[in-house]
Amino acid sequence: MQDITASTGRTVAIGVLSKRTGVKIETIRYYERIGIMPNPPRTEGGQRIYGETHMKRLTFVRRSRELGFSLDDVRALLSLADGGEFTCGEVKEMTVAHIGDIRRKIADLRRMERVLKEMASKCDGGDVPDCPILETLSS
Amino acid sequence: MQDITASTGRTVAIGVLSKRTGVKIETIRYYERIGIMPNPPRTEGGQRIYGETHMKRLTFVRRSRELGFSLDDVRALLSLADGGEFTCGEVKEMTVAHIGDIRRKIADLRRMERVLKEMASKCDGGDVPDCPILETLSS
DNA sequence: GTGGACCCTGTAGTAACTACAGGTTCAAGG
DNA sequence: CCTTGAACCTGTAGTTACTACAGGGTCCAC
Repeated sequence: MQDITASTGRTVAIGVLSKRTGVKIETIRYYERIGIMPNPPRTEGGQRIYGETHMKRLTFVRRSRELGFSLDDVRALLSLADGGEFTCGEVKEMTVAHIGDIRRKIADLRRMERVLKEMASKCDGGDVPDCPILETLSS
Repeated sequence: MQDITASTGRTVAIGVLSKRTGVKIETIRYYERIGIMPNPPRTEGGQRIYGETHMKRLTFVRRSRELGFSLDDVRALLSLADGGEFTCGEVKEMTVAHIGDIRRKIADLRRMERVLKEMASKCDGGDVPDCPILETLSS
């Protein structure tokens, strides 16, 4: 109950939405431009007004992005969630494919790390003009 | 003679350089534009001519990129190597910093993988309209 | 001398934001 | 009611490291 404004505020401006979700203002507007967030209603003066549904959707987007889904993936996940007609299987398929991507990335990075570590270990870091790291990179 | 130039020739056209180094033609021209590769001499007709030094430099760039160095890093490494005045310590410092970056990336990806795996395991992938993955993403 | 492989420049597109510039609106204090 | 300053607006351009054309020109083997 400490966040009365957070749980009961009916409508908020973009700055508040930004702070609550941890998504920057520019990014929110960007999401709107590319169709990931809907066009919100506006005040008479033209400023955006957000409600609970916007909060939920933006949180979904942020969580998905944090887990490494691309915006195209997020779009797909959202339309599955929106549709009501989605099958759990499709969602799982995307997730499993994404896990595969991530594992490939990890494998790539570990390969890099291994080579770099080896290179660095050959180099004592002295003031000499003959560097085993540069030599390795040249070969 | 053309085939000989392909394997041991003194000067080559961009296509040959590309094939020997595994760097695409467009990328080579891009490297030139941003100053990572020098402006090569040209034929009368204006086509680029490359020699051994270009080959070496481009190989260096490719190896560095494969190890995940940014182009800015590559630029720095090249200028250290070019200078002759470099110290081994500077090179090692960059390498160690880069290893740190890579480890952070691996840690991030592993965190993602763990959460995704957990999400996926809660989902039997059936045809039901109630997906634990989407639920997790919303929270 | 010609055909086709190769090369040229310049521009625009990609992902996912981020950073302004230059202007408008809102709400609170006086 | 009026002012002020924070917050908001649109639109554009920059970031990384390429990649993909379009619409031409060059090279050289036959």
